[in-house]
Amino acid sequence: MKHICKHCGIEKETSSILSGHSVWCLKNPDIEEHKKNLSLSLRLKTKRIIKICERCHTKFEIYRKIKNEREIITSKERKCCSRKCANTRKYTKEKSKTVYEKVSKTLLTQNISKWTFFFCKICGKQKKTTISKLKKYNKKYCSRKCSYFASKSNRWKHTKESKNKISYLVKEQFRKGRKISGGKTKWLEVNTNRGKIKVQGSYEVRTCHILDEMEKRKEILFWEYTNDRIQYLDKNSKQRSYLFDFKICTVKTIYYIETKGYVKENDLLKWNEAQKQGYVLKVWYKKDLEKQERRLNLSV
DNA sequence: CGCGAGACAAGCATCGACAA
DNA sequence: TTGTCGATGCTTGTCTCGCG
Repeated sequence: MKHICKHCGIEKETSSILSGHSVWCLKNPDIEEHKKNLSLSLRLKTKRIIKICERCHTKFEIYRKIKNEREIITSKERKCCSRKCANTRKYTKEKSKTVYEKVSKTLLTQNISKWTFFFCKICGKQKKTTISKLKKYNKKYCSRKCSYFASKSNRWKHTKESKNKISYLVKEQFRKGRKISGGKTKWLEVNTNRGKIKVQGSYEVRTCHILDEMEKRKEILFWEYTNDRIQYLDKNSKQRSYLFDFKICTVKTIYYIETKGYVKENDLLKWNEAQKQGYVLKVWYKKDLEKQERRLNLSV
């Protein structure tokens, strides 16, 4: 006996296979109704469970199957509320490394065309990269250094705005107490009453010795290589910082000493501004240093 | 001039997100 | 697990500043 489907006409081996087919036959006019009834009956055999997402800790629901009045918990049951959470990986450095190594190894052994090579246009060195990165960056150079050499002729320059920005920031740093470094004059280390300090040039070293001796003789209370500073306008009316050299405290007063080999136009502007602001400033030239050294019997 | 430090440009590694 | 893309931040190296 032949077992032929009444909806599509296809022949099946047995009557049970035919009955199974005809229920799900795409040409069966009752298939949608059947699907509806089936899902309803399946829902009756599941239990609504509220779970907490492993990643974001928010609540989400699943339907767990019931068999013989027991809940079936499979290893594939959802742990996360969404695909987004499920794909959020928080790898440690070690884990990232092992994943990366594994992927690289697989790709290389499978010879997948993701990887490619290009030659640096400057040093000619061959470098491995991915096709996507080659497309994305239009890679021509193997390193930042080679890229720089390539762009040397067309090198980037600071704009007027960026220059002003740097100028403003550097001035602010000096105004707020940034220390001086570098300079034409050599930095020298000198032993003083309060330990080793660094000063600029031999004039300042000599001033340290003089002030130490004055302190020993109690002519002054103490002195320091100061970080005190004032703001002044230079010859172009630009605001600048002026940093004093030495600060001296006596019983009666506080004053500053500036050592100078020669005077420049801006120096006069600084000193005038210091006096205007009420600071007592003494300038020691070479002859003043020699005079103090003779007076205090200091050998140079 | 020499220094320290921020601005800036561009390459690159890494990671999240997504899909299969 | 494998593959890809885009965003982001780090790195590298130079430019530029103001100070004495």
